[in-house]
Amino acid sequence: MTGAGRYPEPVEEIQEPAEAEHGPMAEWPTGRLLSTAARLVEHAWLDALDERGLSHAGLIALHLLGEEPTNQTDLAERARVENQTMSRTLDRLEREGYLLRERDPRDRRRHIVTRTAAGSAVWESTRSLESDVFPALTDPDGLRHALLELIKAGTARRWRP
Amino acid sequence: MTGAGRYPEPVEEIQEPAEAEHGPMAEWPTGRLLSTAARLVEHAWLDALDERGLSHAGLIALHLLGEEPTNQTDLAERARVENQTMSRTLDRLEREGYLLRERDPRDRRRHIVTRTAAGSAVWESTRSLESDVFPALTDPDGLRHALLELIKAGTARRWRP
DNA sequence: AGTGAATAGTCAGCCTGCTGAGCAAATCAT
DNA sequence: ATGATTTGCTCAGCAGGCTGACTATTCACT
Repeated sequence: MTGAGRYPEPVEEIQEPAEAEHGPMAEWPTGRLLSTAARLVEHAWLDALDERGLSHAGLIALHLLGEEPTNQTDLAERARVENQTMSRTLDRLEREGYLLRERDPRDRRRHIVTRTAAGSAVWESTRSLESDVFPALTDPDGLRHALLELIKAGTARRWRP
Repeated sequence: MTGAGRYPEPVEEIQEPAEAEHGPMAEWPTGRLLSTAARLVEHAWLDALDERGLSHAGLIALHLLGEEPTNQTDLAERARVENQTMSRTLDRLEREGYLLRERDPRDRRRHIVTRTAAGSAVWESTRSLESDVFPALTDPDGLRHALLELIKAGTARRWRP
């Protein structure tokens, strides 16, 4: 019975119990599971987004930008990425016409980032995607809570005040 | 060009209003939280690993390799990455002296990958790190269960048999 | 003032994901 | 047996993380 198939069955719905059903991954350290799950979920996002000329990173930036123009370092901090990374993400969004960058006249080191109408439109158009993209879980709120705990711990480690 | 900046509505509405403790992230979609948490946890791993000349990806490969030599495609499948990605990860591990690749005489398309003594040693030396690196949570098993559900769903989507 | 430190962004370069292409070996079909 | 397909792996090139190094401003302090 154990022989051939490494994984249980073609999966149409997801509510199986039993860790044994999950194959050898059930013994992976949690950090491994976390990275792997994140990557797989991102694939689903990318599939849904790339016809819109957006990436997951770009979507996060548009989300954080919201209605209120801000500068890049602020966006980077809120996204928990380095500002070099945010800078390049914004390059691409700008190239796609989803935002504008202009120097802040009050502090000429800063770039003020503003969503264009196209940027707001594409962001709105993704609002409904979450439910298509993210699998149904038995305890979604428990997951969210655990992730927030992890982010809090990781942020404290990395951006120690 | 602003074309009457009409912005539909405030963005903040996802069923749960609680979680005020965690700041604005409490309203992020779960996929965003997942990627962010994964990245932050990986930083912690990297800090612990790079003095050993290992990366997180390399560690996963050594883990999956175990005592039993296999070929690259098998490793890639078990890690849920493309084989091009695994190929490069193995390049680096080979360069560091943690594994060997030799052609399989029975099927000369394949490369048989074997952990060296150094590879086994470094892998053993990381076994104790998990607890240092991964933050304590209120419900670690709940998290693991949710991640396994996600991986199962994502795998079914992507590597549908 | 003027010097020196801190801040905002960029550039370069590395790693790890991905896709698309391409080669060589093995397997399948005719 | 030959040709076509599949399989295993690599190369090239992009995105998105990171670090380190550099410029240009601004701030802070004597």
